[in-house]
Order: sequence, then C-alpha cells, then structure tokens
Amino acid sequence: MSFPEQDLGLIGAVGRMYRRLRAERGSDELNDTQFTVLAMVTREGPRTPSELGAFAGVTPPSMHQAIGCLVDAGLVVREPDPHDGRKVLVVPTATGEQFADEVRRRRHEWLGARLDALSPEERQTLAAAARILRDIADS
Amino acid sequence: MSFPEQDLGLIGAVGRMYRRLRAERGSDELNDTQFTVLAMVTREGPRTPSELGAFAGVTPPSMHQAIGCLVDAGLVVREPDPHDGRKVLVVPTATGEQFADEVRRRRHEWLGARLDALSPEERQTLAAAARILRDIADS
DNA sequence: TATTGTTATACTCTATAACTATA
DNA sequence: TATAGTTATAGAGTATAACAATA
Repeated sequence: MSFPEQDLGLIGAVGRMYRRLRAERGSDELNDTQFTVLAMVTREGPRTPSELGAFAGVTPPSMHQAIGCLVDAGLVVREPDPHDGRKVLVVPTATGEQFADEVRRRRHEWLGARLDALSPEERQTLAAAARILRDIADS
Repeated sequence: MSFPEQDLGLIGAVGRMYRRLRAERGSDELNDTQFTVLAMVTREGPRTPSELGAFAGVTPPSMHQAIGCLVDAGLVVREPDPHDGRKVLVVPTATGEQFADEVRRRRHEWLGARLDALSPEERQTLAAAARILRDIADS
C-alpha cells in the first residue's frame, strides 16, 4: 500500500476502536443520531432541535424525526422555549437519564476492564493520547 | 455526569477523531460500507462477500448490494473462486486502486499536517497509543 | 446436509422542497 | 424579512425470509 506508517497507525486504530465502542453500547434500540441527541441533552442540558441537528450533522427534518422517536420512547420531551416562541427545547425525562446512564455504564464497564489490564505506563500513554487526539480532531 | 474520567477521555476522543477522519475523506461518493470494502480489498487483496460482510458488520444481502454499487462504479469486479465454485472473490480494478490511493492521500495529507505540528514525544505517544488501542479493539 | 451467494420485499433513516408560526 | 420548526415525499441503505448453486 501507498502510505505504510505515515499515520502512525492511527487511522486504523481509531476506526477499529470506534466500531468496537459502538458495539459495546449493548443496545440497538437507538440509532446513532438518537443516541447522540440523548447523550447531548443528558450531559449538557436541554438543547434546541437546530443545535442538536448541527452537532449530529443531520438536517432539521431528520432531527425532527429522531427527536420524535425519543419522545415516543419516553426518553425526552419537547418544551416550548419561554424566551422565544419559535424555539423548542428537547429535555430528557427521568427515564431518559436512566437509560443514558445505563448505556454509559455498559460501555465504561467494557473499556474499564481493558484499561485495568494495562500497565500504569500504558494508561498514562492513552490518557495523554486522548488529549492530543481531541485537540487534533477539534482543530 | 456519572463516570467523569474513568475512561481517560478515550471514548470522546475516539468518537471525535473518527468523525473528523470520515469528513476528511473528502468524498461522499461511497458510503461507509462501500468504502470499507474498497479499503479492505485494495489493502489486503481479494476477499469473499462473506468475509467482507463479517468485517463490515452487515448482512450478506447488504454486502451484496454494496459490492454491486462498487461494481457499477467500476472500482471492483466479481470473480469466481477457482478452488470453490460457491465462492466469489471481490477484486479491485486499476480504477479502484487509484481511487483508494487518492482517498488515503487526502486523509494522510490532513492528518500528516497535524502530526508534523506535534513534538517528537507527542508523536511517540500517539504511535504507542495506536498499538494499544488496536489491541484493545481486537480483544 | 451445510455453506455461499443471490433475490424479493419491507422498514428505517436521511434529504430536498414546501409550508406554518414567531421575531 | 429572517429564523425555527414542521410536513410531504422520495431515495439510499439495511434487514429478514426465501431461493439457487455448490461442497
């Protein structure tokens, strides 16, 4: 192949890890977009459909449907924005908070077991790499 | 949130990096499955639909359609397996090899520029992390 | 009889375009 | 007039079930 080690093996490693982490969510009840929405509003509080669509990288109609699925599942509710009659706020329900915590727990359980099996040096390497990767991805 | 730093920030970092690398492919002509197939057969040689489906995590009919799209695009061809009449081999065409190289070039260009901006120690950290991540993901 | 691949069909997700309501 | 959200409709991708061919 053309570019053997120019990327330090990062592209392959990130791709494999991403697929594995997605599999370890252990729930196929929500798709990627729906999961992103639930994670966002449970972690960072209520958001408008526009904000969620921009973050998830989907169009307003797609986000509308994704939110509708979460509403039907009882995980979030739509509330009118008290300051702007045009806007809607997507707010997690207690069930939604529980569900999000449960998914995070499963995923952390799987990853945590792997991390525990590493040496302190390896863990330190990964923690440092996570910071560097985050900077690169956001650049 | 419930599990602040137990994952060393890896889940978020991997997710962001994956999305960014996908965006930097700079081509929306192929979807994830199709791209995975083309990457696989150009990097590791001809594979059967079953092997490709297992790797990409899709069912045989889905893989069949994905391969069909690549065939229509002139990027791969289906050839009979000389040793087993039931099997089919997906083989990249010259065009397919060129296309895959081009995508890799764009992605490496973006990532390479970021890696060049790092210190030697940071690059070493990332290379070590890539190896560890690969082991974890494949475990 | 098991395995590999293919076809038929339906469902989910997403997008574009058009419409409604509020600022 | 611009912005936020919604509705209508169509296209792409995937899955389950059933079928064909070969080992």
